[in-house]
Amino acid sequence: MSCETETAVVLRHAGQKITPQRMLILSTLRHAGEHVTAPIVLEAVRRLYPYVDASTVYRTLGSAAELGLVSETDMGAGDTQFEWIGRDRHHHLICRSCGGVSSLDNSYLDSLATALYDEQGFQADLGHFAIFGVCQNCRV
Amino acid sequence: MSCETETAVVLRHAGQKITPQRMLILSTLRHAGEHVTAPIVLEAVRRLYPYVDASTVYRTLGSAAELGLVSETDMGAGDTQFEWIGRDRHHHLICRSCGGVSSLDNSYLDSLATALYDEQGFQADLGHFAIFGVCQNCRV
DNA sequence: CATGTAAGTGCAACTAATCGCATTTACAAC
DNA sequence: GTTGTAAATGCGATTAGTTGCACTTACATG
Ligand SMILES: [Zn+2]
Ligand SMILES: [Zn+2]
Ligand SMILES: [Zn+2]
Ligand SMILES: [Zn+2]
Repeated sequence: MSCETETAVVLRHAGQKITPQRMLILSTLRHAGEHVTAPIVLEAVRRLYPYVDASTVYRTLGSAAELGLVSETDMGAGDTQFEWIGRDRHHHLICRSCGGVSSLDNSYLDSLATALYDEQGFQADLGHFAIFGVCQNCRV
Repeated sequence: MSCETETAVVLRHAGQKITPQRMLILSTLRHAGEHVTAPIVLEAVRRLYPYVDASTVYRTLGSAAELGLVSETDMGAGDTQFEWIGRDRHHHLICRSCGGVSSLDNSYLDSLATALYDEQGFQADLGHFAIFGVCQNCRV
């Protein structure tokens, strides 16, 4: 199954319509590297299909984030960063001193998810956190 | 020590200047309830001191967030929410189904902070997370 | 208290993001 | 295939947030 078909299955299963704009926006994000901004997605999409509106991009990315296909994270720069997620979750450690960004496996948050479920009855969706702090090199 | 004096001490200790704008902005946030937006802070500040610029509010809130005095969080509404934090940390559980927001004690994140420090050498600043998911009532 | 200077502010221009509404379109049902 | 309808899109207007730069001000130093 191609990745477009796979995405379409997820969308249809969530009761969303399969539109050319939506497929193009999500495909663009899927094949981009990590962490792109909405304006960059818009620009790429418009190269193939010029009359897509910015609001469509924001709405599509927002609803895909609710489905867990995509993450939507403030990484400390001015803009919100979007990233294709699919099934593999990860997070980031961001150093306030040197600005370095490293990835963190989702397993670090497993025990938190378990505690929230057991003690609060809350089924958490620990999508894609940006954890700020000071990295090993920058500590004195 | 009044809360203004206390804030001033923190600012000075961080090498920041004590300006009337900064004190007014932070005092406004401190005495607001939970979670206010930047435009609301701006409006309140301007009632007392009309010529404060929006960019000053954003810059002040942003730098106070880096000092840990203030949190800056996307709670799922359109706008970023700011909140006075000081020393007591907390987080929020937000239900994607009913929209309910509840508070979460910082102790839930203690073990994560410890693991990040011990295993990655990363001194995390687990300020004020918005954790999305489905609350107990909304689960089937 | 006068002076130097680095940080902070306001302004203006700009980009990012949201929202209401009229029109279009995917797709389910017949 | 035709039709009905709810969802999605585009557009325009508006709000939210950022940035560069000239000017101002807090405050350290003598
Ligand atoms: Zn990522
Ligand atoms: Zn670092
Ligand atoms: Zn809070
Ligand atoms: Zn709920």
